[in-house]
Amino acid sequence: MAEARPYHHGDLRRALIDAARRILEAEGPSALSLRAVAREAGVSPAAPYHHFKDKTELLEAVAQEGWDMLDGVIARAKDQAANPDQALQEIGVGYVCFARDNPALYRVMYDTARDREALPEDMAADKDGAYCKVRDTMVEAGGDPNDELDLELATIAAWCAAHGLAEMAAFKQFEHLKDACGGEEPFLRAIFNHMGLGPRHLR
Amino acid sequence: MAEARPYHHGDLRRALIDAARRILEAEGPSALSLRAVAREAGVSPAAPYHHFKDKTELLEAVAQEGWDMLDGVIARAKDQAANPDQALQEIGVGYVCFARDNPALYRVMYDTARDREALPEDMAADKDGAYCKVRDTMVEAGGDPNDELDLELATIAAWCAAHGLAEMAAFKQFEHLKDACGGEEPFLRAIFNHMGLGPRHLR
DNA sequence: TGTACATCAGTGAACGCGCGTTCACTGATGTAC
DNA sequence: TGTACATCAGTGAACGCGCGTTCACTGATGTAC
Repeated sequence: MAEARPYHHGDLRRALIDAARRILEAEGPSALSLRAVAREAGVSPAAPYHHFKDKTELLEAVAQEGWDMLDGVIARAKDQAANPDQALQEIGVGYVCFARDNPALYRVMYDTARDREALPEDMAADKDGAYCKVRDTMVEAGGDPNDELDLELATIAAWCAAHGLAEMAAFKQFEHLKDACGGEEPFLRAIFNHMGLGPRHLR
Repeated sequence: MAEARPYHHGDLRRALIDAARRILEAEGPSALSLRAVAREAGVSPAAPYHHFKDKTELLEAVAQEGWDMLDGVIARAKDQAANPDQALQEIGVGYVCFARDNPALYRVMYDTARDREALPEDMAADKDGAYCKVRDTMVEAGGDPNDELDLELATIAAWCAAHGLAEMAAFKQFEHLKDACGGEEPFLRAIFNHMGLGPRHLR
């Protein structure tokens, strides 16, 4: 499990992030204290301070890992889609499923982002990042590559749509609708269709 | 300020909820402890227990007040719109502006909902509530009143869209886009247009 | 190869803090006669 | 109208708790000679 760094103990930094994720998914964000992470990793409460300046820095590392995972999910969704319109919907479904499968991590990702009032490291600048993948897909689906403003707006609209759905999908209220649609994924697709994301999309 | 109940002291229940809202908007959700609320209201830490079973019950009362305010915002937005398509967009803009103006309250509303895994008291059942207002507007805008499933999905899609945008609009990253659109409201309208909510909407 | 030393990851005890909640109480209000 | 009593909203001290962080320390690793 540990990587290359056999310093003193194994790779405690890695172990701490893993421990944080375990706590997060088992007990939720409110249980994520520095002390709990140290306990879960089997070290003293002071040990984490050799790897992270403070609690915030640990949380940010955890969140960053979440964003990296989400990048991967979106890249795979895009690659597997048959055409650009479908890709937009597949990305959306992948996004929501990521949030469903990692609800506490997803929450920490946006919580730390909100504390900084900015999404991680200028998403638009990371050419391989999820944001750019969505924007590229918008162009492929017929968006005007020269109308940069419109392109940004369309990308943000899609992102907001997926985020809103990701947060809502957790509510029990919608269970009967999921059943009526024939499962969760068909439900998600139906909602995305209503938002103009899917086969025969474009504005 | 106090209402009819001149019991022992004034209307402490009311005063506690007001105090909670003041703390919320001044210092954010993380500062909202029972003790802080009592302090802000000028009573001892034990006093709130005569009006709320525990901290959760106070939070739920605060959240409920938020939902009531949001109901009002949406009702007004709908009433003032010239036609149903425009109403959908006005409701969306009103929703996002409510979240922008009451960010911490908005957060508490969804946090307490998430803890129960359900939005407040079956929104769909409250005929005067915001959810039904949106669904009615969907019908007025040309939705098929007999296709109940589709109607629910369209309403949820709109709700998710607004929620997603409400959460995103807080990020600094989008400031330059707001400027490019000529202000925050035009920016919101542009996004809603991309989501199919606005003049010439319908599915 | 062996010894002296610097480095630094991890320890464990302690700090001060604010929290939610409980408890026996006090004292003003409202009610019965 | 006056007195005795029940009610109950508010007090203030105390409980036990887990938190983030600091501190002087220890002891294994890696490096210089």
